[in-house]
Amino acid sequence: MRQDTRLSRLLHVLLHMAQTDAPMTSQQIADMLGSNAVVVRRIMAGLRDGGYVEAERGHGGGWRITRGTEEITVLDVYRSLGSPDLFAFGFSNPRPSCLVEQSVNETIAESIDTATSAILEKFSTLRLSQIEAEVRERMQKT
Amino acid sequence: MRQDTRLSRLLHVLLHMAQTDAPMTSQQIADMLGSNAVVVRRIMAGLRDGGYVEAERGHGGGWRITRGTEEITVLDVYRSLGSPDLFAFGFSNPRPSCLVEQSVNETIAESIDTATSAILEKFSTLRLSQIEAEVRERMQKT
DNA sequence: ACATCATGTAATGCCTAAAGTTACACGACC
DNA sequence: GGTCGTGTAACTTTAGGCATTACATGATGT
Repeated sequence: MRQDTRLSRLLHVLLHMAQTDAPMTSQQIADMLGSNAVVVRRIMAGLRDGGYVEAERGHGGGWRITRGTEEITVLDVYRSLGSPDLFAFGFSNPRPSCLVEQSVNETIAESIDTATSAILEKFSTLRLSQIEAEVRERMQKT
Repeated sequence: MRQDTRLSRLLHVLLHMAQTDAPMTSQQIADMLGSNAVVVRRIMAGLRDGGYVEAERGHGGGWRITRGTEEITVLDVYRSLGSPDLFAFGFSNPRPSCLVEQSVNETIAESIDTATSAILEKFSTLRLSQIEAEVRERMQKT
């Protein structure tokens, strides 16, 4: 399977929205991402429901970020996507009768749980403002 | 995408093979996994090439483990699958011109790299014998 | 009013990789 | 030589992200 790129796309979009007061249309965002306006609306829906962005219709409408970049963590964005699976691997049978398979499952589950906790912990400390700061550094190097 | 269950399946199979001297046929393994003999041969190919198992043809043939369970780590098994992607998420554009996207990519990549190192490190310390020991504990509880 | 612009959403098809299936070649043992 | 097993290639199925089309809804401008 291909990889899920929604998280990085949302972060990308949010940071651009934070750089301007004017609302951005789904089409503008789609052009930015090399994607499609409908896809944009789909992945933005969770952010809207979470109150991180607002969408206005009609002339001059579009998407606007409603919080400061220091108020939004990567975890917030991840959750607004519905907390999709982080890992590409797992076990097939969730409740096996075979004892061996049970142990294997537990071993795998432990590794996944530990890694998941670590990543989500990291996501919870990562704020959009930090990525913003890194962008500024990157601009100075140019 | 659905999840990749090959790693847990291989571990399951290897532990069963370690419990008997008689070779196991692909069909027997497939029945055990609720899968297909051809699929079994496919996922076992890497283990065979890595020298962890041997396959014999004809009457009385089948698969046999060629190493002790304390000599095989989960990392060995993972590698014999060709080290498939561990994570279900990533970024779409590997070399974006947009500075914001570059920073987002780096942020995501850092998280993935850190977590990957941690998991592979964990895999390298996990030996089949340890899972075996846990199976024995599980049997006593029954 | 009404045309235009924008979001909201359903429905459909595309793409990719694991998994399942079919078919057949090769080799070993009875 | 028949049977049992692995080794592979080729095709189908499946699931989810992604792209596209179509249409409804609402807000703005003339």
